[in-house]
Amino acid sequence: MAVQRKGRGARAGSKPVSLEQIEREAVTLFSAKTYPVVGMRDISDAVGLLPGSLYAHIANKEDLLQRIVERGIRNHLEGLGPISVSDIPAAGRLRSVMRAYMSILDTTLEQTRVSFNQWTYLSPDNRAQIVELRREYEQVFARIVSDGIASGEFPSIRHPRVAVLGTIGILNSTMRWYSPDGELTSAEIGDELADIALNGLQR
Amino acid sequence: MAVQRKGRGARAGSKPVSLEQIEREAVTLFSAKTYPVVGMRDISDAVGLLPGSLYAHIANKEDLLQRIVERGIRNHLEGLGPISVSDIPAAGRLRSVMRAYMSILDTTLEQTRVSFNQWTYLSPDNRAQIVELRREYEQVFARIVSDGIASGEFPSIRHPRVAVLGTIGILNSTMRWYSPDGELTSAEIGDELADIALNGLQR
DNA sequence: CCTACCGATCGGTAGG
DNA sequence: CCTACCGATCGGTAGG
Repeated sequence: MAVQRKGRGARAGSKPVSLEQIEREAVTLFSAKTYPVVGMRDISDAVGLLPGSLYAHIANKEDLLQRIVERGIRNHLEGLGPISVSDIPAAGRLRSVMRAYMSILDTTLEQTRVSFNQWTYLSPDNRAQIVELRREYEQVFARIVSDGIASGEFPSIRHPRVAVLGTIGILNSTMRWYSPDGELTSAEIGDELADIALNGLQR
Repeated sequence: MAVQRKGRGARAGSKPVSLEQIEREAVTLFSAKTYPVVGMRDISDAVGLLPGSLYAHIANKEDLLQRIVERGIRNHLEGLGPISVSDIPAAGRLRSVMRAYMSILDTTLEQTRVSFNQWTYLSPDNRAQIVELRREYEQVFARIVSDGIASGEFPSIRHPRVAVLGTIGILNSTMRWYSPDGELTSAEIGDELADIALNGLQR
């Protein structure tokens, strides 16, 4: 008896759990409830293990967050980085980067939410690595903006850093309300936001 | 002996603590560390009480968050609402609202951070009240955008809701990096962001 | 507003 | 990967 007790543990016959599975469930839970509110027992339940068994796969809870955040930022960095250094005019690069952002968001919504919002829960050592990645990420946009200023494409910018952070900010704000099965596609949203950023509401 | 023990409690001679003081310290702590990570002992330490004594002033931890979030949103609502229904053209109203937002942010930075980001920790009943306030807040921007579309001032908007959420998003993103004693004033940032939103980077 | 305390839950571990 | 368990900390309360 007590063969199954509430779905906890008791994984008779099922294949061994992989680290990737644990990370996937953790992403979902962190995204929905935030890192400090998610217990190791929530994760082990979702994966079908007993709490202590998680430690056969990971070092500790924070290690799990670190992996998730790092991969999440790298996804965006690898998607946007190449575009930002391409040969076309800055305005075109910005539009392309904004579209690409929305496309990546579409396929990695939960991980993006965790990666961009919850790195603050990391302890100093781990956080330092993430801060460096975030710097690189900001550079993607900073390069386009400064190129556009130099080429005369963006003549109205008085404070480049505000333009950079504003552009990143308007993109990041979408992860609060975007849904892959909402009324608008990520491409439509990306284009609309690019229009606003480049031409403004008054056109 | 044990007259003071680490500053906890032992408030010999000091005036009684007020609810407002508790809320102020809680805002600072929630803003810096997030609601679930802040313990009642952190708050009682900051205020100079013993943990249990807090319950002479508040019903429970969540009640404290609820008060803070509600007041924080109302601050913005009362500041922006009147502007949004004024008589001037939509473009001018948008600029004015964006400036006002930055000005309110300047004086209520920590509370804004808590109010706009941490209402998600409220239980369903409390959260429902906040969601209603957030709806009103979104309406402030939705009205300006739809007026501007109707008047022909904002001819390029294909998806009004994206324009509304994008505008709110670019403003809210500033609370992640704005500092009252940074290089740029809130007025400078507000103007720069209004220029981008209205005219775009390409002007 | 303090004293003294409580049940629940947390992340994590030893030993197999 | 489970069994069995641990110390620490959490929000909150009774009684004054």
